[in-house]
Amino acid sequence: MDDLKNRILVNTIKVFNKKGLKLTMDDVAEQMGISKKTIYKYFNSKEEIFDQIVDYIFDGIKARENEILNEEGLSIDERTRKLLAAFPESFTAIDFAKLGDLKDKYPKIYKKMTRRLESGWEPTIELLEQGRKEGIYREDADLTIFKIMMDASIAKLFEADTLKKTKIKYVECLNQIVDILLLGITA
Amino acid sequence: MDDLKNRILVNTIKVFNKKGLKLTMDDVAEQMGISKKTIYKYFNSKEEIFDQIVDYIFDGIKARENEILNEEGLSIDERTRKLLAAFPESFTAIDFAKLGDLKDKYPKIYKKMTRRLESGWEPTIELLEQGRKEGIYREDADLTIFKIMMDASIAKLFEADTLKKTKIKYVECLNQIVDILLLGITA
DNA sequence: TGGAAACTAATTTTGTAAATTCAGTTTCCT
DNA sequence: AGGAAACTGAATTTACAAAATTAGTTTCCA
Repeated sequence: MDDLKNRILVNTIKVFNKKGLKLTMDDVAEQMGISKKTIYKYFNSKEEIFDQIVDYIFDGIKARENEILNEEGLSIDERTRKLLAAFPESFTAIDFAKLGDLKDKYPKIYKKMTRRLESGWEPTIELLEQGRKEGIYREDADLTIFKIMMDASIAKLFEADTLKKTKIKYVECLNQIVDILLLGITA
Repeated sequence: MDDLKNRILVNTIKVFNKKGLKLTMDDVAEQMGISKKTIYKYFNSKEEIFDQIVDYIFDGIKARENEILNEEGLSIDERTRKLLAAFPESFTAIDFAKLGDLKDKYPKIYKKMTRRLESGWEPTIELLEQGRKEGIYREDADLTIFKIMMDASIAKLFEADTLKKTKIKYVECLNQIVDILLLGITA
């Protein structure tokens, strides 16, 4: 069964959220109640697992994006709103803040991640630009700035202590952020 | 002349922006063309200099804030806009990103800084709340979220590479950010 | 009074050898 | 086929002493 491969990915994410990058393959094996031997039947190395975790996560986001892009009967604004929320929602499953640690030990994987992080914005930017042409969004609001603000706000939201201070739930915060930003560029 | 004391503060900031926290007192003395002896006539320790730098910067911000608060003939929205921009403008003089390094070596000073960073928001929040009562700003936009977004966006803007990517000048970015955020909570 | 330079005690950095941990493999067993 | 456990070489962490740096003081001199 090849779904064991997926189970390994999912469980590695689980352990990663607890122990961060310093998780060991023994940790993962123990968590799953299988032996390392089995893990190494499906993966050639620890690095390969992390590499595929990145794909696993971003493929999921991509799929969700396409779902939204193909959903019928949505106004541009509704579609943009959903698209903007889709991405951070996917990151509730993995400890986003800890992912930055990849930079030192696995620079290749980190680079892949930032690349996908970047390209993930393309459909949204496209939609925003379409919205501008149709007069929904202001022409004089810079979309790069918009992107910086969205990125920064979400990253801040992921920081351990930020959410605790607000007493608001994560998804609620997310909606507020998207609200403010979209209204902020509305014509 | 007591303005030598101020010159020492200003020049220490200059050296700090170049060399970061690892600046030496010899660096500062050399930069000013005076001897360490003179520096230690005005300050008891290096730590005391950093301590007073924090006060120096934040007193400046406070003064600018009061200026804006006492300025006549401004609408609430204009006043808020100016107030929101005042703070980050003051930080063009010092390398804000490097200030975080204080945390490890001078936790007391770092704490003072975060405290003043926090209390610096009070007049703005007050103004925003007044704006809500007068129906200028939406009641359903959470001001904590607003603050998180402003903080995060500015911090991101200070990051070394962010500005380079945009090709827009710092002050221009700042205005865009304030624009989007304020319009985003406008009723 | 204040600069230049030397001085000291404390701190920080550097080098490195020993100890530990861990990725990946192998053996043995069911 | 796959679990339990032992194994190995490489990498990482720890410990600590030697070396270098630097805060703050002192001396001498203009």
